[in-house]
Amino acid sequence: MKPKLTLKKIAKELDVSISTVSKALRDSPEIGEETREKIKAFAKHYNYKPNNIALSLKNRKTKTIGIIIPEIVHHFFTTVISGVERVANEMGYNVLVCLSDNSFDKEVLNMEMLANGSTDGFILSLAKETMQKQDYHHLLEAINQGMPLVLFDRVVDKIACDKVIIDDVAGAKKAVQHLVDLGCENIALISTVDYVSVGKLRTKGYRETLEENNMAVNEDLILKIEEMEDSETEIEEFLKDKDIDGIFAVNEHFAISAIKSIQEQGKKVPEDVSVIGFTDGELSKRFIPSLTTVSQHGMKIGEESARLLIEKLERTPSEEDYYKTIIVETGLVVRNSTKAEK
Amino acid sequence: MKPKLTLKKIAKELDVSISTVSKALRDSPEIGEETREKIKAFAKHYNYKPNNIALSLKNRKTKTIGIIIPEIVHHFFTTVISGVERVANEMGYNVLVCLSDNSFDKEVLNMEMLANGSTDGFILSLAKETMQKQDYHHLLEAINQGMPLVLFDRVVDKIACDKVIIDDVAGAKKAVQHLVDLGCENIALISTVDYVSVGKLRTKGYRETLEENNMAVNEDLILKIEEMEDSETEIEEFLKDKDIDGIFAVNEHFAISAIKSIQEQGKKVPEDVSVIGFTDGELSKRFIPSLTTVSQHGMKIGEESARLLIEKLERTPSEEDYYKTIIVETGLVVRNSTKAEK
DNA sequence: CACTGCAACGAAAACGTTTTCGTGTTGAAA
DNA sequence: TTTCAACACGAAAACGTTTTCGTTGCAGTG
Repeated sequence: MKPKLTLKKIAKELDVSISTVSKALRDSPEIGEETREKIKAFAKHYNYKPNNIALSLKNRKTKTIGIIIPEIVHHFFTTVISGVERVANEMGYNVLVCLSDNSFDKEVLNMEMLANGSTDGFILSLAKETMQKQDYHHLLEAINQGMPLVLFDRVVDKIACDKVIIDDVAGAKKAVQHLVDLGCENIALISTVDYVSVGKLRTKGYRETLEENNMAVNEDLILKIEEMEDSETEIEEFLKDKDIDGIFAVNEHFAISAIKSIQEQGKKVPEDVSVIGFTDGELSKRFIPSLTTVSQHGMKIGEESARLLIEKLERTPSEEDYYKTIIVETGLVVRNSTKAEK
Repeated sequence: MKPKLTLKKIAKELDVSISTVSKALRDSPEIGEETREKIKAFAKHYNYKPNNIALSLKNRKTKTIGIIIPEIVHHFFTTVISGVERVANEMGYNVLVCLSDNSFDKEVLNMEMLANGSTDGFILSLAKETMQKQDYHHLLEAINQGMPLVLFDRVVDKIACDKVIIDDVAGAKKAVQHLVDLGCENIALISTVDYVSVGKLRTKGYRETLEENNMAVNEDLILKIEEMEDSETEIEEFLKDKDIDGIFAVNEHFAISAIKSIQEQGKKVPEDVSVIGFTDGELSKRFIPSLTTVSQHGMKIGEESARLLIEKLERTPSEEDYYKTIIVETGLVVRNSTKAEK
C-alpha cells in the first residue's frame, strides 16, 4: 500500500519546486519543454491524480451537488436521481444523495451537512413532515448563504428559488376527462391529505374537470388518506357499497389497492369500473390489468433540476436573483385498467 | 447573501487569534472562561459551522463513503442504498451515490472520481460489463492505494476485500426444493447468462436440488437470457408447448413474464404451474397472483456493507489484512404463485 | 560594458481548519 | 527582589492545490 502521490512528492523526487510541477502538469508555457515532459512522464507513470479535496478548498467549489429526497424506495424518486446523475456527470459533477425519510429533523440535518462545504448547491423534494409543519427556515438559511437550491415535485410557493414541477392540476384533468369521455358518471377520487401539495392540486383538477363537464362533485366519493400503512383497508372500506364506474387515484398504490377491492367485490376492471393512477412505475406496466396512468417523467424532472442548478452555479454571481419554474409535461398512458375508447 | 463565517472572521471581529477561536469552540481548557464564552456566544449567534472541506483536508478523511451500483431503477439496489445510508448516517458519514449503468468505462470513471479524495472508501456491486470483461484493475488500484472496498451482490473471487453476499446456491435450493415438495415434476429454470455470478450460482442450486431429489436435469427446460430487453418474447417462445408444472426464475421480471405467458396459454397459476422468483420488490407483493419469492434482504446487505466498511475505516492501520465475507440469509416468502402446501 | 528583456523557474500566499510550540503576563514561593 | 509555575493566548506549520509575483541567468542591444 503506497500512499497517494502529491505534487510535493513529485517535486522532491525530481528536484524541482512544487509550483513547477503544478505548472508543468497544466501545460503552462512558463515551464521549459524538457522539464515539462519529464514531469508529465513521471506523473503519468506513477499515476498522479490531483487531490479533489485540496482543489475544492482552493477553488471554493466542490463540483458536487446534493439531492435530498423523502424516500428512495419509490420508483419516482429513483428515476429523478437517475436523471440528476446523468446530467451532473455530463457536466463534471458528482451527486451526493441523502434521504430525509419524510422527517423534518432529518431533512434539516442533511441540509446542514451538505451546506457546510460538501456541496455547491442542492436539489430537494420536501419531506412530508416539513410540509405539514410549514417550517422552511433551513431552506431560507441555505439560500441566504448563497447556496443555490432547486425544489422539485413537492415544492412550496413561499420559497423563492428555482423549481421543477409537473402540472398536477392539468395532469389530473387529463385523467378525469378521459374517464368522463369513456362515459363514466360516478367518478371517485382517492387522494392524500391536503398538506401534501400534490394531493391538493390533483384534487383541484378532479373537481374542476367535473364542474367543466357539468357533473356534480359528490363529497362522498372523495377519500383522503393520511397514512400509507392503512391505505389498503381504508380503500376497501371506502369502496364498499359505492356505486361507481370510475376511479382516479393520485398514485400507483392507491390505484392498485382500489383494483383489488373492486375485484373482490366481484366487479370487473375495466368493464365495470375504469381506474387511472398517477406516476408510472414498473408496477403500473406489469400489473394485470396494466394500469392507465398519468406519467410523471421523473427522469426529465431530474435532468431539468440538475441543469437548472448547474446553470446557476456556473454563472457569475452578478446576474443572480431571478428564478425559473419549469413545468414538465405529463402524459396520459392508456393501458388496460380503463375501457377501450368508444 | 452573506458569505460564510470562518474562524478567521470571528477572530478578526473579536480581536483574538484564529487559534484562540478554534480552541475556544472546541472547549479547550487553554482558553480563559471569559474569552471562551464570548467566542462561543458569538459563533452561536452567527451560526458558525466549520467548513467540511477544510476539515477533510486537514484530517485526511472525508467522512464520506461512496457506493457504485449498476442501476438505480431497480428495487433491490435502492433498498441496499437505503441500508447503507442508514448505517452511514448513524456513524456520521455521508453517502455519495454513483451509477455505472452496467458499463465498465463508467465504473472505472466513477472509481477514479471517488478515489481522489472525495471518499474514504467504497461499496460496489460490479457492472455486468465488468464481469464479462473480467477486468478488475481499477479495483486493485484502489485497494492498493489504501482505499477500503466492500463488494456486494455481484462480487468476484479474485479480488481480496470484504464482501457481502447472499447464498445464491442455498436460496435457489430453497426455491426449487419447495417446488419439488409441492409435487412439481417438470421444473423449468429461467436464468441470466453465466458470467453474471448470480445467474451461475442460482443455476447451480437448481441443478443440485434436482439431483438430490433424483430427478433428471433436462437441458431443454433451462433458458438463459442475455438481454433484458427481449426477455419477454424469449420467455414466451421458450414456454410454448412445454409441459411443465413449476418454474424457478432468477428475478422478478422473468417470473412475471413467465406467469403472463402461462396465462396466455390458457393455463392457471398456481393451479397448473407454480412459479417462484428471486428478489422481492413491490411488484412481487402486489402482482396478482402475488409472487412466491426468495427474498434477498437488500436493506440488510446495505447495512452490513456499510458496517464492514466503516469498521475498516476506523481501525488503526496496523491491524489490517484479513477480509470477511458476510453471507446474508435468504428467506422463502410463500405467496400465491405457488400451490398451497399439501 | 551597462542595460534591457526574456525564458525558466522558485517562494509564498491563499483556501479553512487543527495543533504544536512558543511567549508574555501574572501570582506566589524562595 | 528574584525565580518559576501556571495561565492565557498567539504564531506558524500542516493538509494539497493554484497563482501571483518575484528572482535568477543569459542573450541581445546600444
